[in-house]
Amino acid sequence: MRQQPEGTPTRRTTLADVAAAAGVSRALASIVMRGAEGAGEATRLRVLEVARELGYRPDSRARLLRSSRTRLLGVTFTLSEPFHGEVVESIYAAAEADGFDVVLSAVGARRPESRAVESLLDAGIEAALMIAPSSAPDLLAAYARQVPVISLLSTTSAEGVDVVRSDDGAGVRAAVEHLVSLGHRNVVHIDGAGAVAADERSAAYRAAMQEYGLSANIRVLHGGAHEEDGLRAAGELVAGSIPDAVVAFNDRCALGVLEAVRRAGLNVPEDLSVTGYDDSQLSRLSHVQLTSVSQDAPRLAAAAVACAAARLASQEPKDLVHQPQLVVRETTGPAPARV
Amino acid sequence: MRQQPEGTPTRRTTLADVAAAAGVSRALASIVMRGAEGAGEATRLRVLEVARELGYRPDSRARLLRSSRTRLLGVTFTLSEPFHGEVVESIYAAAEADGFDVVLSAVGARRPESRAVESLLDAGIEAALMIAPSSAPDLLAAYARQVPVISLLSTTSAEGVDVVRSDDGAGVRAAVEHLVSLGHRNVVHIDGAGAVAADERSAAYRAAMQEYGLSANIRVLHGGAHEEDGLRAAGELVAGSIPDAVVAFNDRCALGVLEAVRRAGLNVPEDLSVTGYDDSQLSRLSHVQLTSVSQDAPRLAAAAVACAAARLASQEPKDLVHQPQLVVRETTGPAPARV
DNA sequence: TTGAAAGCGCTAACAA
DNA sequence: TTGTTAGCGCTTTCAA
Repeated sequence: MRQQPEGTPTRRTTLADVAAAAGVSRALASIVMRGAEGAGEATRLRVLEVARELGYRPDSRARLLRSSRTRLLGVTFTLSEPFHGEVVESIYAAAEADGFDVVLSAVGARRPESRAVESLLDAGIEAALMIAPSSAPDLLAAYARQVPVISLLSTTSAEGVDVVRSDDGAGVRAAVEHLVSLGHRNVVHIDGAGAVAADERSAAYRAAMQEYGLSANIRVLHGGAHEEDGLRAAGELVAGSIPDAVVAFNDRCALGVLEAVRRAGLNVPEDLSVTGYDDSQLSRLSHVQLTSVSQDAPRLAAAAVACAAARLASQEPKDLVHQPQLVVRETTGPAPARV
Repeated sequence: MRQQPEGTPTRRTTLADVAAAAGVSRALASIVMRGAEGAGEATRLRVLEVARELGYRPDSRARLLRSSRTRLLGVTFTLSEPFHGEVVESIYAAAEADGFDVVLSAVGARRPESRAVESLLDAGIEAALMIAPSSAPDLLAAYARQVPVISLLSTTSAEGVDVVRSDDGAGVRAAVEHLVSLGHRNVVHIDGAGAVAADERSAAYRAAMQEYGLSANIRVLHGGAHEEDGLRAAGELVAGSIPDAVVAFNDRCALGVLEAVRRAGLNVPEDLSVTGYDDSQLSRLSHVQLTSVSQDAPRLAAAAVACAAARLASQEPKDLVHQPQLVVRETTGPAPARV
């Protein structure tokens, strides 16, 4: 038997073992282990010492099963989205600070969001943080009837679902404003084409252009959330008359745009400025240096965790909408002097 | 109370509810729910119907706690590594096919691998699949004493740990062979600089060069696993005498190399060929089209799950080492006619 | 401050 | 084929 090298059936040490070895009852040992009050200092130290010696680790299944306060936060995210990963990392940090544990459930090509959420519910989570949820509103509402549900990055909400997000309108406006202040007039938007938050960003683009008296120059191209989409859309764009600047739906899309521009023999930002959205790791790569709107993943994550905590304490959550910030890097510059 | 809209304390329906409603014992209901044998056809249908009506979902904590056969596979992976995500997706698919459930635990900047594994152990997994593990051998061995541990992508093993991987030596050799057959002689390797599998790949590069009588041209540069590393290393490279080709440690590193080459005003593959490693989504992007060595994530994942299954059945695992395959795209071409 | 007893929701022997 | 009986390891009253 490879699991029991010595042939001895080494059971995992349980709380009962610790209690016995320390000469106390299981209940008391339990109190000590979870740091609850009701144990004398001497006992507490002794139990802790014994637990350490025996290499005791509480069994999370049993603990979760018994207590209604599991302090467990469920998170759904998409494996193929790097930015989701950044948010998840931040959620770990924020949750730990608030004394929560985190359990992950991935959404992928072969794993629909419904399955991801349900497995979390079965695991005994107290609240669900869903990153860019794609489920139908009535499904989301059904989940929200079981635990508090917080939707991140997406504006699509539902009955009982809290939405923690950055103000996409303000973000896009900041990008347009930045470009206009650099002298650009022909600012094109390559949209998210049905992706989460796409409509809100397009609307903000239109509004901002109008605000700056550039209604006549409004032009929205059908893009998408990935490199390929940006490449395709920008490919068509540069085949015609070159605009001054492109506001891309997100960073990945912007990367595709950059490539298309490059292929057309144009220089960024001399011939054309480009902005992204997310301020993801991608945008920060030294060879990319993409001007991008930061959603500030750490702050968003902290707000989401705080929102969950508030709901669990039957309080009204706050700080649900955050102000994004434009991070200017090297893909935007003064407008070219065109004919 | 937002969770109980009607004020009725709606408990989650349990197996007992289903049993009562169907007029059978809990044990029998359990048999039906998990598809075990020992229930009459009529009862089975009735129980199933009642369960559906009541919206019953088994509580995974209770189920896990009770049964020793949890059919639960734990997976550790790094959030910031896109290729890990690809492997995880494939593990989901493979595990499902083999009747396993999967629980994820991420490694991140603020979450060491040790914590990731321990939380899995506490969750009651039957085996751990660790993607590119970085723990010390004695730690890995300690984990392996508790459950079968399978290490993916990495060759670093430990007592009792199975390693499922592709033959990196063969992969690098295939890349070098491909380049040599295209007429390249000055083939430089930008290594992984201490990353998982880096040493094996460098060694294979040296061996392959030697094999082709190119010992004199062996040149290994200090690189790394990310874009920045490739960019830096290749930046230094192109500042000197330009080689014929570069074998990069992995795809992300290769991307950095491509950028450096581009900046130097050189064309790929006309002036210089570049190969990556992983055949990740990145390499397949239409604007990248990177020639890369495929680790075949789906096959690797299937092998890892099969390995876990074998260990759990006290059988010897097989198919631990896979033959990688070179995927030729557009970053490699005939050697330039140089002076 | 401590301990006894009950039970979270489920599965697995066993007996009927 | 069905039901009974015992727990899995832990937390949580309640009494001592």
